[in-house]
Amino acid sequence: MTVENLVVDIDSLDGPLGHRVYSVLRNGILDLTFHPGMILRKGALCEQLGVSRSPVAEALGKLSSEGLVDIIPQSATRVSQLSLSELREESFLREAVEVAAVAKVAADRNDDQLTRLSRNLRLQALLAEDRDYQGFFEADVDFHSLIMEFTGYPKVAAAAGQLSLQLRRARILLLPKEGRPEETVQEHQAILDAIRAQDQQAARAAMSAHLGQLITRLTPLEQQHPTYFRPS
Amino acid sequence: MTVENLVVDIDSLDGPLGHRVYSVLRNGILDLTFHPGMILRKGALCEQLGVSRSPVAEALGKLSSEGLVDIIPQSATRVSQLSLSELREESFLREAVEVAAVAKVAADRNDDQLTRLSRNLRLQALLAEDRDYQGFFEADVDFHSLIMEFTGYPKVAAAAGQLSLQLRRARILLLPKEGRPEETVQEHQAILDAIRAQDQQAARAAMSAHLGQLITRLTPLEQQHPTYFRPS
DNA sequence: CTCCTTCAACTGGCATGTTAGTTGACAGGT
DNA sequence: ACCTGTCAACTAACATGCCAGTTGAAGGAG
Repeated sequence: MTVENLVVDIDSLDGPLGHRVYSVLRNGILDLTFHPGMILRKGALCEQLGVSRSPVAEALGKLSSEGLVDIIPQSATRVSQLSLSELREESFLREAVEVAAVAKVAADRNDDQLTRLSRNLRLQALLAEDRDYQGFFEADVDFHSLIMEFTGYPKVAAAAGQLSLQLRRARILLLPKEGRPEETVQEHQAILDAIRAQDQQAARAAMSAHLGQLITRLTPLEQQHPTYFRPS
Repeated sequence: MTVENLVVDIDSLDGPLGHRVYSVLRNGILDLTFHPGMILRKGALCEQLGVSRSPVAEALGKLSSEGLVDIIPQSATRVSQLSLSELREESFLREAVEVAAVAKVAADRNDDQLTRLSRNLRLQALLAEDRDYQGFFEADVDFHSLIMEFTGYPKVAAAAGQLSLQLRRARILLLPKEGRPEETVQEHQAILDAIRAQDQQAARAAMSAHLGQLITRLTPLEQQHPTYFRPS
């Protein structure tokens, strides 16, 4: 395992050094370049990133408070492992926030918002047809972000993302065999229809049903990637 | 302004020094000992707490990522100010989570949980009668914490607290003139009744109505404490 | 009197030396 | 062969020195 590729990134960003290190590590953890359970050696990170221990320590501290790394006092720092119970909690929280968001958007939506959602949905259909799973994944994320953005509460999307960091890592694991983009598009379509009809109840129900799919598909992962999960 | 009183606290806690400093500062900010907008001088904090700059910097970094302090690079660190728009966002998020929680609890509740909620509610009635606003405030917080605890998701209560840190500070401002504990008790009673009846819709509605009260009572604060609010 | 320039003092950010605690392996005894 | 006590190497945590950017006040020009 090497992180030589990250050395390039480090000075292509701006802002305080500590924050750049934080971003690099965070991205690496979220896209599983640093896999769950991996031990992070401060000394090695300093050397490979070409910075001193202060910004690295600061970055690891923030990641720890986000739950992305576990710091064992005086001993070691490791990328936090996944756990089904934690994924279920995050799923619950994410559903709570997104259901509330879609209800508000259904009540307040304007034509421009409908247009942007509709455009994103057509893009999803195209990507699904082309079997471009990576692109589809991003369009999917965008769809949900758009809805939260349309609440008029700028921090809501960020908060929802913060609440479901583990979920985001777990989703990467089932990316290759996505396999059900068509169903996803239909579920998204149902959500958009409810928003267009300004039917709050239907919007809640559609979003809830859609998000409920994820946790069932996540359950088998614990067997498929046992080393990525916290021993229970 | 002095923080001499905190010097006693610092070694009465345990764990890493950085985390102790973090706790002390966090508590001070949340109970408005450090009022919104106040400038925090790293050097002064180090001297008064009797520690070096490393743990203080670490603590301020975490507080910054929580939004409790604003760090102006190369210049100053200040306790973050309140803003009505931010309070509205947090109110929205808090309502989303607590409404989802109460619906789940209404579905799953057992007798022991009903007993504990009922006991807390009787305590609230007593404290309201005695005009013990401080005690009532704590019982109120406990009531909501109990519901979130009963979801079976241990992190939900913590997440909800994390999402509404500004809200928590703002509530302190209207503590002295609480004035409506009786209405609050009745709203709590309605929530408990819905939980007992396992009526999810009623539970959602009761919780939503209850939490909706807060933001209207918060609105006048911007005039009453202009220095605590971000200039808009 | 007002505005601009300059400079000194202060701040946060970073690097690095030092300390204390944990861990795992090795050696010695059972 | 196995258990146990000891020790060496490693880690995170802390202290401190240094630097660069910001700010605000003082002084000079208009």
